[in-house]
Amino acid sequence: MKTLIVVAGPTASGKTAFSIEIAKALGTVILSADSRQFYKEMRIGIAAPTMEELSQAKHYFVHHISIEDKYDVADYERDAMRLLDELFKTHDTVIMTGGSGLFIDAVCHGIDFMPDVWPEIRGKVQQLFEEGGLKALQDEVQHLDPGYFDIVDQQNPRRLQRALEVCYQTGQPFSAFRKGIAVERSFHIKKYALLWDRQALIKRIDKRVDMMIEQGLLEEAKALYPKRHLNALNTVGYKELFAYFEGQCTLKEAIAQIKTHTRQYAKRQMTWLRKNTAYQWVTLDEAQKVAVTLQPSIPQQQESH
RNA sequence: GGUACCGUAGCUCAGUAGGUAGAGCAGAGGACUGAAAAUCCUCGUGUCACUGGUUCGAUUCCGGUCGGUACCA
Repeated sequence: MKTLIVVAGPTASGKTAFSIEIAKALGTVILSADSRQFYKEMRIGIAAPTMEELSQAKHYFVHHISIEDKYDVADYERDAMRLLDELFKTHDTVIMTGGSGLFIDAVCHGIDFMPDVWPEIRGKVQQLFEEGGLKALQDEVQHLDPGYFDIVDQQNPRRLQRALEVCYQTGQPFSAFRKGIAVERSFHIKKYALLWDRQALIKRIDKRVDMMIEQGLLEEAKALYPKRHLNALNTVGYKELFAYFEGQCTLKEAIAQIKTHTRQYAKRQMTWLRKNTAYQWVTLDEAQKVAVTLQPSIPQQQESH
């Protein structure tokens, strides 16, 4: 049976380098599951694999779309599953690595089908929020999908907006589409998460941010500044520099903010990974040892979902 | 040297017409099925600089000390 090896972990934990190492050892390829490395216009600020790293192992889903494109988890799941079907014809093992937990989960156990939402409908929901605030969204969801209203995070406009978009688009309650049933994949999945001591990870993050600045993050961000309203650019490392360009803070403050926000992002990633008990947490040293023993026929680990 | 203002949570500050205090940020924990590096939730006892005095009671009023800032010399 085929195996997908997932290498997850917080930002700056060394996923890229480690993945390349095992990809080389197993003679296989890497699927990126990083919602920002998808974009071809972004490099330095998202710590995308370098040219040299890309040349050491074949990577998929790195710089494959534009920040102008609409691309969501469902698109990613579809593309990744299609690709895995192909890859498993010639490979026993494939590696998936990245920090976007939702995207990894979509590939590992699927995501419910829901119809696409037209831009006009999204605009209409956005308008409702802008004019009526959170209250308007809450009232509308309570009215159109009371069952979902009971379980959503009612303070989170994003969740409410999403539900309304689907309601308006389909004329059915959002919850009618939320089956929440994990699909069985036809391949084994082995999940690893890179474990770091908090202080050590913070040091790595700070160092990496300083390096990004040295490598020209300012120039990259400056070039992207005109497109700052695109969602892809609502990203740590860019939004703080945009604020600096607009005179809202000094460069020094912007850099400090990038470090802080990156730490907070790492924390959120760990929260996400921790609740999924299928992950085996390993330090980089332990990961090296595990890599040596990896065989394509490792039995599947129990999923917690 | 003189005058004025300030000294309150890790940081920036608010406040108490005298009954021991609260926001933002940071930090910690968490949520999250199509914006996910996004979005959202929960968590605040700190010699209220120090020291005398007035008072039943002072972080709050008065004096002094120390530290900081500004202006005048």
